[in-house]
This record gives sequence, structure tokens and C-alpha cells, in this order.
Amino acid sequence: MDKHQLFGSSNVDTTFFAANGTAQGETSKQRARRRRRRSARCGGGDGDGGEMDGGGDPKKRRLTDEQAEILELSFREDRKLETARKVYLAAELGLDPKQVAVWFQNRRARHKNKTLEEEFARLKHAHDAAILHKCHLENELLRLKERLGATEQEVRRLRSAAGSHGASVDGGHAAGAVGVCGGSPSSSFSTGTCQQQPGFSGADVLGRDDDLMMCVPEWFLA
DNA sequence: TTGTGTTTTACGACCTCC
DNA sequence: GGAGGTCGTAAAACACAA
Repeated sequence: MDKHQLFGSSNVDTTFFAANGTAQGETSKQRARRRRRRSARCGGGDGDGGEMDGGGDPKKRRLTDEQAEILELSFREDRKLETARKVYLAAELGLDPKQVAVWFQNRRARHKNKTLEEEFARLKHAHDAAILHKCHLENELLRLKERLGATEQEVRRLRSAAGSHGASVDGGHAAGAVGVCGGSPSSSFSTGTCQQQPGFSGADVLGRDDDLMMCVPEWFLA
């Protein structure tokens, strides 16, 4: 039969019949096996089945491969089935128009299911990615909180040290404590960091590879 | 060969559109 | 009101492991 007759001037890929043994991803091997089984069951030679004249249940008979393929092509053309096309397909395929209608109904349902599954997979992938990103952000937040806590602790230590130092040595001129410690061996500011004038850098607390340089200005210590 | 899970065909109920 | 749509489901047909 001329496939183009079924679909008018449409762009039906006629190579479909040659290249695709299947309408829905079934392998040719599976299809062949299925056909053999069906033939054996129905006692039919080549004409597997449309009429089921071998005595099977006439109520529910499977379409032949060719019928299914042509219906599949027609479905790809247009998922809706208008009356004229239904009648034409039924006549061409030797089927009841009702069968054609039912086939389209079921095919639409399968298509919808497949679409939903694909959409679900896509959304799940996006969801997983979002969860991963959230984990990264939470880790980052945790790290920043730890750094903040350490810095605050250091600030408190410096303030208490500056307070006691100023009171006992220079009568309360604590404002310049950081700057004037001068690297005294006994001072808590004897490390190199305290030399960083005019303010305090928390780099020793934060670690060398930290990208966040938290600085405490001198007025804060006053 | 058989039990079981999946796919396909068919139907009824209900809804929408013309 | 009729035709054709979706949705849910039954049951036949089928695939496949044990």
C-alpha cells in the first residue's frame, strides 16, 4: 500500500518502514519472536492474525505489525483522529473504525504516560541538583559561622588583654595597645600579626588560605 | 512448563465541544 | 444530542525467569 495515501501530502518518513522494525522501540528480534509465537498460537502462516480466524477470542485480537506501524505513523502525523481519517484508516487496514478509534485512545494514553515519566525524570534531576547545591551552601554557612566564632573569641581575648595591660602599665591608654606592643616576648601581641598597623588582622585565626580577611579597627579595641 | 509481570486491546463512565 | 476526548480498569496477549 502506498503510505502517502494515508497521510496526504504530509512529510511521513517512509524510511520508517525499512529502518525501524518497530513503532515503539521494540527490537526486530523481539518482534520476530513475538510474531512466531503468535503464528504458532493462532495457527496462521503469514497473516498473523488480524481476523483471528483460527478460532481465538474474537473479542480481543492484536493488530498485525503492519497495521500497528501504519497506525503509529498516522498517530505521529496527528494525535487527534477526525472521522474521515478514522474511516479511511479502518478501510485501508481492514479494521473496524471503532478499533482505530480505540487504538488512538490507547496510543494517546501511552504517549501521555511516557511524557509524564520523562517530565518526572527531568524534575527529579533538577531537584537532586538543587539539593546538592543546598548542601554546599549549608557547608559554606557552617564554615563561615565557625570563622566568625573564632574571630569573636580572638576579639574578646584582645580586648581583655588590652584592658589589663593598659591599666597596669600606662594608666589606661589602651587604645594604642595593638600598635605599641612592639613584639615583646611576654606580650600576647608578640606574633607577627600584631605588627600589622594600624589595625588587627585576624588572618592568623582564619588561616592563610581563607579568602575572607576580617579586620578589627583600632577604635573597636578602645 | 508455569508463574508472574508487562503490554495491548477493549469497554464504560463521564466530560467537552459543535 | 452526537462525536470524540480522557480516565480507570478488565482481560487477553505476550515476554521471560525459574
